[in-house]
Amino acid sequence: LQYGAGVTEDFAQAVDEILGLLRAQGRRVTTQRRAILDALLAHDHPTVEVLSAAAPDVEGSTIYRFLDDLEDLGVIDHTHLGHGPAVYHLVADPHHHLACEACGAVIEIPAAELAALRDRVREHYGFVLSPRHFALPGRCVGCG
Amino acid sequence: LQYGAGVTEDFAQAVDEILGLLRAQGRRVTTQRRAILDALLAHDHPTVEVLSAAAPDVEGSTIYRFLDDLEDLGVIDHTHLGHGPAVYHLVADPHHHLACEACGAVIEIPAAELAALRDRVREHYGFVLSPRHFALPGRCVGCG
DNA sequence: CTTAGTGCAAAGATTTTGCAACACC
DNA sequence: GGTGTTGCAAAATCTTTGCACTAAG
Repeated sequence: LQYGAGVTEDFAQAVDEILGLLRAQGRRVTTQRRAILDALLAHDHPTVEVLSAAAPDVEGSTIYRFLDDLEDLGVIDHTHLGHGPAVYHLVADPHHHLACEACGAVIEIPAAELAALRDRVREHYGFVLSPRHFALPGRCVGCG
Repeated sequence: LQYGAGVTEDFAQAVDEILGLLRAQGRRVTTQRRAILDALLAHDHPTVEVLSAAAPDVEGSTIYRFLDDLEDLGVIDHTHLGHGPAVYHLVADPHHHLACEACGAVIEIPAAELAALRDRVREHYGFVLSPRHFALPGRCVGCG
């Protein structure tokens, strides 16, 4: 699976690919799930609130449940940027998040930036980092 | 301020030091605050729940409020280890946390381990990391 | 005796769950 | 039509807040 390669990628293809995954598992494709997927692919780091606004006819718990399903399928991940709600994004094109504690800005950095730390922590502590689950907090250039 | 230098440090001195800070600001020293401080210094990465159990006569919101005060004073920090409640610790002897997503184990690593990443992120993205606020999630050696 | 701090109760924010009704396959 | 899914309402979890009362200085 490779999504998000281009900036204005054709979402329809990615949606179909994910829907195909669902069908392959005997899961069902519903109006709500299409709407959630559309919203998910149309936004950058959507929260459930954003998805809910983008798919107003879908009840909140349905969104949470489907997002959980997508995580189980390995299609998406969620990340905690700060004290607020989690944000969701596609698993492909792995990256980390710098989250400004002052203005809320989110800066994406390539996964490679944490490679050295990951190797070191694995060697020294036997600990396998999966650091995408939490953002790295701090202050962006504008907030000093 | 330097606390936690030794493993079985005499807490009373640290408590008195912090109480002195409070008094110096015209703040008040109460039975509840003493109990919270004692609990805070006696535990490793206490949550509010742990502090509450250790200081059963202190109401929960009082604990939250006092912890906020201590953060404002720069005496403590809180860190989110995962999906659960925040944990609190003294600011001195800075360290980061590896939090096992499987078993909940918390491994402390020296702040120096993130120095290279911190420098790189500052240079390349103008972003000043304060990564103590969130733990680095992953899998500990036992949980593979 | 003045004002900071406390307890209580209630609300806020985010997420989860139970269950009857619904709709995809 | 059977079973996976949804909506609704309620609850769970963690934290914050309003307010009258208490107690530290």
